[in-house]
Amino acid sequence: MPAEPASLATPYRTHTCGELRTDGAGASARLAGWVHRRRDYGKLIFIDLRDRHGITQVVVDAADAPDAHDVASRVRSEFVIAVEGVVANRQPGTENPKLATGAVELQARDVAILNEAKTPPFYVNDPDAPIDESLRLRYRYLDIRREAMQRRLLLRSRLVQAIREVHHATGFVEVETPNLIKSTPEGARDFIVPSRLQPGTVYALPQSPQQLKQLLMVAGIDRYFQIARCFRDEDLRGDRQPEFTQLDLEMSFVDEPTVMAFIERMVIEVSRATVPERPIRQVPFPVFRFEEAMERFGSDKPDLRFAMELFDLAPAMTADDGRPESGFRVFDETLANGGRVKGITAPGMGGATRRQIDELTELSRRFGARGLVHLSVAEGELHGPIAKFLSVGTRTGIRELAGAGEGDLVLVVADTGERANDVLGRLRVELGARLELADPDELAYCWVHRFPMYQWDEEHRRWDATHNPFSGVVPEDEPLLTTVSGDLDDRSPRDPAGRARAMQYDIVLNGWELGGGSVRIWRHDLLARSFNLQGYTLEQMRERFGAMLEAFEYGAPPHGGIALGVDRWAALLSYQTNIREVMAFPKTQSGSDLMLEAPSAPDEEQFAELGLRFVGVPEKR
RNA sequence: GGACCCGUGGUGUAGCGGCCCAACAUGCCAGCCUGUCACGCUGGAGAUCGCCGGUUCGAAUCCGGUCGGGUCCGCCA
Repeated sequence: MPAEPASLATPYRTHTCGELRTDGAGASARLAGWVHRRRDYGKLIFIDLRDRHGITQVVVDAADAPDAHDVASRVRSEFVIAVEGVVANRQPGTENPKLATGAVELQARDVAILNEAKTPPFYVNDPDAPIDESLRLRYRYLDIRREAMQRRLLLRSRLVQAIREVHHATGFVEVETPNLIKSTPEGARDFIVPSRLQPGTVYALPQSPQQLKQLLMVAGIDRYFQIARCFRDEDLRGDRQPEFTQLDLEMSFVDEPTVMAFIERMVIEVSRATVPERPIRQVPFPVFRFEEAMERFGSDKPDLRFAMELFDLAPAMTADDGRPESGFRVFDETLANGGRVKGITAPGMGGATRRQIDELTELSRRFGARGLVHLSVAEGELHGPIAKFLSVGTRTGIRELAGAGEGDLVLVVADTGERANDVLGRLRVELGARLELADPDELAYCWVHRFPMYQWDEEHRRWDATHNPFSGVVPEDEPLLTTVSGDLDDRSPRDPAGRARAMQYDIVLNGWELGGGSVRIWRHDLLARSFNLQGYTLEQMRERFGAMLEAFEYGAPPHGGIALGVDRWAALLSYQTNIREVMAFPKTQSGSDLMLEAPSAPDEEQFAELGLRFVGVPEKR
């Protein structure tokens, strides 16, 4: 990363507050910044002067500079002041090793108050003080003055800079795409912007530049990227905001391994440039098929910083003739009905209290399990409420399959395969956190790919794209893009299409989905077939993807790409799990901007001009 | 759409039927102090306990509603 510009001097300052060192001793200097703290000894006043570059101690001595001392005694926290003086080495024994500038101080000759400040509503100068988040959001400009926010926004700036550098160095073209576009079918609700020039019509804000970047591929921009703002009108979470930032990229003439290889190299370079001190757990990144990830980790975004894999207990419960014979009816019936009995081992949790077990059981219920069986290993035997029902063979088998040793706790879920994996996967995350199994510094990237192409939507009797409606199909599965009857409008859950796998890949970091992409359907005929399976009629296809379908008739190159969540990436690189911590001005869970007080009631004139009026709104604020 | 948690001087917390016209820390204001760096010492101001209603002889405290914030499920890539 290049160093900061050599000089940030301005008419108000010769140096920043993080710059002065002993080699400058004896020289005059002028600093400007905010009053971080003031220590008043009557005839002697210390002021810690702060800007985003650091803190420098200013000394104002009434004997040397009576006028400056007079001004300094009126100064308060967060006042903006300028100080002119002499850089001096501190007296031996009074250096402050906590400050980068701690060996020197500025002996003031002149102090000027540039602007006074009200007493702030919370501590700007205490990095550890807990503050209610709504207060921080309301006074975000003060919150951002605080060290932690400065650090995170700086990291984010470095991240975006590194992203741009890698792409520019690799032949990518940065292209901006419009924010006023047409609704695209990506599952989420659109934000709508009414048109004044064409009353009665609306634009949609992009959920992502998906279609536009594919059109850029048709346009011959063979490597495109953009740091793009995206909008989705869905309920918020710690990792979801209504507007967020994606690194969006697309490449032409590529197959799946080629795009993944580029992205992987880019991600590694960007990570190393942004947080060189954090180790990347494994390079090249591990690659899991979707099925495998679900089977082993119960998640399509596994946290690989710790193992604790799921295991299948059926082998310990099956007789030679294939019939289940664990001795515990719930297990046997589940297996007999085609379900799965799977488990996870929590190392060292064998001594868990009743209360802890109850909590885990309650969690499992919330995750959708009917129950949770727990077995602890003590003195070489399995213990637990249902241990007595289990046959000797099953008990031995469980211990082996679970890899459970003395003092471990084995948690078992019997359910459909899908649900058992899901519940255990969530338990794995929960246990990993409770047992602090993950190294917080480590960056564990991995790939998950080969997702099923479609999911059956019983209500609409159609095949929904699991990820992106433009994802391509794995070449050998191409013949599966059809229905039982061969008529694409006569769809059923038994269609071959249900078995088709997509050339879709997600990149995962520490248990979070960082991004997802695919090699696209670039052939016109396949695209039409896929849309058809997704239940779009010809008219709907023309209405919604007219430009794209048409463009694909003019020579679309094979292409693929990805979109990465920049907010999530910046958050994880900053040890945060809440993207609000890396956004300058985020919104609350109910979508409010507490600082600007948005959203707000519309201006009647604006509404009239657009031919709009609220109907059936409960009550205006 | 649903479940749960939180709301008390500027800030962070304590108090959870009467001991509370509310306690502690910090901040704020005033005074003193020439080597501090979370300076120290002395004194002072500052809260109708988010809001509305109910229960009760009595409510910060219990109940209902409402508003705001958060976590999670649904939703969302």
